[in-house]
Amino acid sequence: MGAVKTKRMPRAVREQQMLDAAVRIFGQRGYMAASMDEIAELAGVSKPLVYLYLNSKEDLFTACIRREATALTAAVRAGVRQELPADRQLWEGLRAFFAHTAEHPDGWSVLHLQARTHGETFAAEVAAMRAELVTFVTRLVVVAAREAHRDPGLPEREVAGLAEALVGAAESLAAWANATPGVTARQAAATLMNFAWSGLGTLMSGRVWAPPGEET
Amino acid sequence: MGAVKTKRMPRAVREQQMLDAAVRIFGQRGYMAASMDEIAELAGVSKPLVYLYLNSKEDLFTACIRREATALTAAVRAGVRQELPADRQLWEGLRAFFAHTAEHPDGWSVLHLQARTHGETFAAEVAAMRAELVTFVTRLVVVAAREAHRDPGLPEREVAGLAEALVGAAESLAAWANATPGVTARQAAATLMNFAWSGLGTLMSGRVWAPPGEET
Amino acid sequence: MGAVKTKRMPRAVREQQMLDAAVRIFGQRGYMAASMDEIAELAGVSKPLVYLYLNSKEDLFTACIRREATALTAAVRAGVRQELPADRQLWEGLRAFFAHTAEHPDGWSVLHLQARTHGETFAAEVAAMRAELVTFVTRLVVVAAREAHRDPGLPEREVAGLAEALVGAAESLAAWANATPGVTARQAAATLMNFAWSGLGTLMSGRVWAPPGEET
Amino acid sequence: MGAVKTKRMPRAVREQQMLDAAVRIFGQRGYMAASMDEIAELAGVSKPLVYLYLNSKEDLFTACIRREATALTAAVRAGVRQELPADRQLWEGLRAFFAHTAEHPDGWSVLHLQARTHGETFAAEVAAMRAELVTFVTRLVVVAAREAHRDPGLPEREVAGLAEALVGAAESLAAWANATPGVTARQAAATLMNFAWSGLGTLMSGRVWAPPGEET
DNA sequence: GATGAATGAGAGTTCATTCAT
DNA sequence: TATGAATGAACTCTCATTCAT
Repeated sequence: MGAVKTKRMPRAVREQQMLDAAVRIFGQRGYMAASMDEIAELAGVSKPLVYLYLNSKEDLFTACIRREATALTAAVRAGVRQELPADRQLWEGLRAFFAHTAEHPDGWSVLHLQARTHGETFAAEVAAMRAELVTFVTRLVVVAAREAHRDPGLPEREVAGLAEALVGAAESLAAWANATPGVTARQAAATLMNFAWSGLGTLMSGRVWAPPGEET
Repeated sequence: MGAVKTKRMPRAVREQQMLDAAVRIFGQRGYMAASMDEIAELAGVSKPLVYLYLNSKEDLFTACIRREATALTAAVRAGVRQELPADRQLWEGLRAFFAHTAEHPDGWSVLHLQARTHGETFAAEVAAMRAELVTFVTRLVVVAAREAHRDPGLPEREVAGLAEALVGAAESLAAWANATPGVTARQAAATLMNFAWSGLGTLMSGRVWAPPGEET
Repeated sequence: MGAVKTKRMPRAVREQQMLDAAVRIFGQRGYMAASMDEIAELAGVSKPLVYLYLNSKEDLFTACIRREATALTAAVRAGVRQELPADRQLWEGLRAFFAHTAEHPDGWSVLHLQARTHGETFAAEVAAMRAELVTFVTRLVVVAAREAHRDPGLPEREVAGLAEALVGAAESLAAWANATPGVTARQAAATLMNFAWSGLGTLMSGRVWAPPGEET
Repeated sequence: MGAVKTKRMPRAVREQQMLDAAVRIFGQRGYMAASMDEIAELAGVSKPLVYLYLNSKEDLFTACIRREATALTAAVRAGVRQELPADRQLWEGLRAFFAHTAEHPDGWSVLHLQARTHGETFAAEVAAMRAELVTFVTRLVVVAAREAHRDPGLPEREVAGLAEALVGAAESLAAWANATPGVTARQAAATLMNFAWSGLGTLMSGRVWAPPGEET
């Protein structure tokens, strides 16, 4: 286990090795339970070198979050072809999302589980990525309405809420798919697409479920 | 800060105080970062007493999970009136769920975030609760289908996936509602209900969104 | 396990129950590893009562040592009939000694092993018992010589040394016999008697092994 | 008190310092009463370093046992010249044994007292050493018998019992010699040799002391 | 005569972090 | 560029001991 011990590598390479190791350990053990010893060993370097390059456990974790968040948003962006209709774009985005999280389960664990359980600082790092995904979905909903030559029929804030819900559902499903043997990324994407698009479609067609008026 | 230091309480009372403190600390710091010292102090007792009554950090955490899980499922069940139609039951269940988690944020943090990031044992405890909630939702779907004289036609795993999605969406919306001025938890619940019910309704009516056949 | 929980016993009886429990626990676990909790539980009383009657762990251990030491010397004394010849007296003494240590292995463990590994105070308690046994053996050797109408032919100090050796050998053998399955007390006594008496006999007949004169 | 605090020593050296300190503390206080803090301080290092090098208290104790056992058997073996007759070899072995244990009282305490009072694991470590010494003595007896053109005729278990007796006698004598003014360790050794050799000699000549047949 | 409730003090162990080279 | 040597601080857990009834 662990990288082969090769000496005198350029800094950039070494740093990536360390981040690889760190993401794996952090993703599997969590921030607190992860030990710098284990990370250094898995990276095939000595502990002082990790500190030399990445300063502290906190900085190392932050670097992991940033790298994984960037990679994830890039993957989603790369998976979408903007010339297609909105539902296809959403489908492709979801597929790219689930494919990436399935291929990088530790990275996703870092982003979705570990970073949210240890203080505001780390959570804020993830929030930026989240915001980007929400914006992407929101745009799609608006585009879909325009394609149907119709106003979405929903106030702007409701659209934002729906986008939040969708992203949250996707995040949860990704973790579930990774943890449940036999569930492929594609199946998870289909389940969500089905649910989300049907729900959105119904909503946009004007059939809104009305909450009862009583108060409690 | 902390409970008032009252001496010589009967065991049952002290245990609840300890669990209160533990849920708070575990919910905010996470399992690993929480220290028994801090929990004991917040509970207003000495550390040995915590160990005398609750055995170990692990057992204490398990006790927290169990108590909070029981409380949550009880709240949801209590919020639902079975004589109502299925959509109203789901609405009430969601409202009870949102209300309870909003009033017990630390408990919810324990169940949803902390217990899932530290070992199979804890995750299994939560899984039991989740299974109960999923059963509740599933029953509603079946009832709804019966009311519409139709078979729901959803395989078991699909239901589990939808439950994951729903919980993820709910969380997401709750956080968003808290963070966005002018959006109440009730409105967030309505948005989710809208989304979920429309989605489920469409699925049950057989109108399934078809993923394109191409491979990438 | 443990005594049946009977309430309101006279003090003397309760004390013996506590000592019984303490000897067992101390003998098996050692002084440090024994816990007052375990002792109290085995005695069938609450911990405060142990403290009320026996003051402290140290005092409790001392009481154990005293009781067991007294019982052992009494047993040896009771086993010997002074009207018999010296070799028979030694044999009977050894048999009584090995029989008692075999029947009270925990008591013997307390005296021979545990009391010697924790500070001068406890060791001193055992020393008194030891002195008594040494005196007994010494007297026998002198008597044996007188019976043979001969001066032992050994200086007084040599006799004292031999007695020390014999007692040490007996102590060691007793522990060994208790720890070795299949070795009876009688066999151990015979082995030692054989060895000791033959050795002593040879010595008294004047055939002394001469240490070489060289110095190193 | 304690070793002079020298920094940055090679690992092997530090390990020996730690073992030195550990043998001293374990020998004087016993396994349970010894604290890792005290050992570390006496060794002139911090506690974590002790754990880094020796893993745990248990491993540290085992390492002590092994080192001291090896040293003792080596000392005995080194003290014996095989070309001499058996009685001289035994004498030399005893002297080496006495000399070594007198010079390393803490080591001897670890081997003889402390290791036997705490669990099977430690006792087994000592048993190996003891077996080696017993083998040595046994060989001498066999050699002596061959020199006398006779079969020793002692069953294996009898030999083990005699070895126990011998060690117990030796200890006893050593302690007595230390406590009695005017008695040197060498004289004590001679007394023991006398006792042991005469006893063995008599036994081998077939003159066995017969225990009386009565039962009690 | 007897105990449920409670704790100060200290144990073994681990970890993020740094120094000296 | 890279590391073997080293530690302060904190953690979980246990224990002998006492108080209030």
